[in-house]
Amino acid sequence: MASVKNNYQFEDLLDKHQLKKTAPRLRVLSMMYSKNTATSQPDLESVMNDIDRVTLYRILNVFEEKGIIHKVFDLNGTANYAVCHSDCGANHHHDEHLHFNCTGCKNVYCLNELTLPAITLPAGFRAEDFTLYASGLCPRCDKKNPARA
Amino acid sequence: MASVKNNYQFEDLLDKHQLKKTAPRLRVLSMMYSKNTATSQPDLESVMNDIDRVTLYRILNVFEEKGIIHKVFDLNGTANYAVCHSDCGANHHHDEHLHFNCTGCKNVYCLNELTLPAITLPAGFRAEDFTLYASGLCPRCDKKNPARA
DNA sequence: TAGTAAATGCAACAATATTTCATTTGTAAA
DNA sequence: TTTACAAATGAAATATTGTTGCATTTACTA
Ligand SMILES: [Mn+2]
Ligand SMILES: [Mn+2]
Ligand SMILES: [Zn+2]
Ligand SMILES: [Zn+2]
Repeated sequence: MASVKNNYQFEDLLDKHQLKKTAPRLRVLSMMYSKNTATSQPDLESVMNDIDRVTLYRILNVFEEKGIIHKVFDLNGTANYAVCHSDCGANHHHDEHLHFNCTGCKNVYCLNELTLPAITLPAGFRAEDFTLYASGLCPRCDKKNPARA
Repeated sequence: MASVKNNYQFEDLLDKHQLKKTAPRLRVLSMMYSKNTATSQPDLESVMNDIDRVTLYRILNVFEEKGIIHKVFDLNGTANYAVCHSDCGANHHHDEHLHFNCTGCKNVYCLNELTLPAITLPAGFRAEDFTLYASGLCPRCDKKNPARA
């Protein structure tokens, strides 16, 4: 999980990226940094229902451009957003980690600690980025699963 | 690529899955089996523009349920559909291959020949399925790329 | 404390996907 | 071959997700 931050640190973060410190932006940062999973666009929209939908989209887009968060689609094609862990910057994302999609709680986990093994592509293909997806049960849901081995 | 098939083989395929042999279904099969890349929902819709949109969605859904095709989301979150290569059946997909998203031609390639290396998940996570995504340039687009190393 | 660029809010629109129901069609049985 | 029925399609309405244009407000600078 991204380390929990306080409001002053969020303001510094916005400063660092030359973004104005506004209430909607601080609330989005606060919500996303307080979780250890990605947040879906529908969830964001319902929690932030007093912020205009368009504003929310613009905040998410600018945060993604700046390298503060990254977007990941879950198994249903729904957009999810998560805090960037490492050295992501404007136009320089390095989010080559595993995204675990729990079929129980539907949460998307960014497993940053897991390094991807080297992949050899068929001749001719030149890859720039990799992302590994897995689906199954997260620790919490696996414990609750009655039919487990 | 899935082996090219003729119309009689498509009819047999529908028979095998207890699906009625209708013109829209045969056209979708014919289109998808003739390509070595996935087909996006917008592409399908524009090519099959005389088939009702809802019918198209229903055909794609039932083909996916039967294990004839699988759905994959590209970098933009757009749904793409590709023929299943191996032993997929109703409720039993085994499409654990690499999906290569070309940033040039935007095509999605199913690289079935590439076997995924074993992945060890953090303790507690129980994975059922894996999918690896890569983005970059496909052989065709890489050849056309002037700025290549 | 102004002045200004940035950010927000709102309305309209576009694209994707689902639900409901009437009509048509493929298939199996008579 | 004809009939009967379930399956499949078509059409309209609705829902969800995302974008564009423009007026208004706000945060920061000077
Ligand atoms: Mn992630
Ligand atoms: Mn595939
Ligand atoms: Zn879970
Ligand atoms: Zn290409």
